[in-house]
Amino acid sequence: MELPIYQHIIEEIKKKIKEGVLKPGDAIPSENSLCDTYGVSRMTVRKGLAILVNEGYITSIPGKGSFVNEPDSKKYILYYNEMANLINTIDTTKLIEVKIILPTPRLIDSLNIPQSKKIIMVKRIHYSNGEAVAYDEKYLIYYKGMPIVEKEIKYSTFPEIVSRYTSLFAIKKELTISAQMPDEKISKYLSLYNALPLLVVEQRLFNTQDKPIGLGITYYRGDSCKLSASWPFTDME
Amino acid sequence: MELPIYQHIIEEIKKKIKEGVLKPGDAIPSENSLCDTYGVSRMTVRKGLAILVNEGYITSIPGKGSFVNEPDSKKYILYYNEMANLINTIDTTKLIEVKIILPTPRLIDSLNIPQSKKIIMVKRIHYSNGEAVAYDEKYLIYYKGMPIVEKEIKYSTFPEIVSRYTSLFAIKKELTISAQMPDEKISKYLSLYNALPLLVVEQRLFNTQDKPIGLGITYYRGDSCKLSASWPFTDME
DNA sequence: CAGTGGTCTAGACCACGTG
DNA sequence: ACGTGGTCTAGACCACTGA
Repeated sequence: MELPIYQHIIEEIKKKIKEGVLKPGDAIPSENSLCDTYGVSRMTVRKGLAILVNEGYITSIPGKGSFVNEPDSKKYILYYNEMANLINTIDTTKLIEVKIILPTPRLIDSLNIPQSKKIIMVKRIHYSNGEAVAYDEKYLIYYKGMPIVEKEIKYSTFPEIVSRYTSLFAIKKELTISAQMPDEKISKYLSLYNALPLLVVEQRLFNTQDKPIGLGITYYRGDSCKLSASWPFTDME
Repeated sequence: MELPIYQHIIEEIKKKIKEGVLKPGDAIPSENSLCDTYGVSRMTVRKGLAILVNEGYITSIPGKGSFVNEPDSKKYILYYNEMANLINTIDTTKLIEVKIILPTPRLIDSLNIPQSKKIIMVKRIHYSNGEAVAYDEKYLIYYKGMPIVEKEIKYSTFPEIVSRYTSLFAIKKELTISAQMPDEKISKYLSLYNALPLLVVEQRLFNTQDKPIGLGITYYRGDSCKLSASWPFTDME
């Protein structure tokens, strides 16, 4: 064992939790008693506990102690990349339209903007092995000096487009995933002739003040898109 | 400012990253120089940097320094609860079938088990406001002594069922999300008479040794289920 | 009051990467 | 050889909790 001491401590506690020796709600030994049992200084113990807190295993309460958490069985990490999913990777993209428009009522509502604000609209069709597999529409609030370079827009994901002029760390993102039937327009774009459902991913971007800055909707052929999510996201050895 | 010093340091660095003063790939000042600029001890600086590392803002490389990360624009946190989503909450559940079966070829493949292994199969229909909105099938590898209590199965999510006999911290989970058309059986269960797509969520559970222990497939009416995901997951002030 | 976790210090030694 | 981050110590003071 040449692991750092704190790793050692972490693993022993994790093991007890996973085996059920320590159950949700149980107190784990106090920092000082852990110092004694491992013969280390308090900062070392605390380093280990901090990581367990961070990974969601325990919670520390000042004045009381540290306790095993109720695991949050509802959280998963989702990998979403507009251009690649479990079934397909998009190899070609056709720009149908890039235009500066005034917002439709839906956009005014959805982006929470005045009617006079200009919007960049982008419509694209994505292909995989020569077949149209997705159609997307993006709406981005226009600001003066915003560079709009067709070549850059064409092959970029929504966050990539936005990152041309803002740090991605300053952006919040929300996805909504649903299943829908295609309307006529989308059926045409994707050459769908029989009943084929769509996997629809709606992507909203916000700035640090929670003001909407963009909306993107991507319509995937149901038979050519699967999304995947997993847990846990830490210790994925 | 009565914030801890390390929080102060964190926020100043975060601010610089969000404003673009520090860009991905840039080095942040060394720990010792941060000690000087803030007039604090090294452990305090390190505490702050550790959090920035943890939140994905920076990466520290021994012998070199700490650097601003390329933000991973593909990760989202997905909240998935079989019983509740953006549109509906399931209020009633009907158990159609609970049975111990031998695995079908698909299950043998999917759960990676011998043909002789017994499987618990559960089929349920979920209702919201009196309407059937989802149908699900669950397959769980049976072990001796596993309690099967109908009442407990009826209203439980898949992870909850499993948590009766294993710590949830010892389980890995994977979701696959897709859009499909219902087959006849599901159309009947959900009383679907016109073309309505399904949002299908496949859930796989694994133990700590990455051996599959369960498979669940939930079929939601497309018009009554939306999933949501977001980023970032930390600092959601 | 004693015990808990939260913050912080001023040192130390190590392994690593670069000149 | 020097600077970097990684680990660790042996103290300290604080605010909080519970008996």
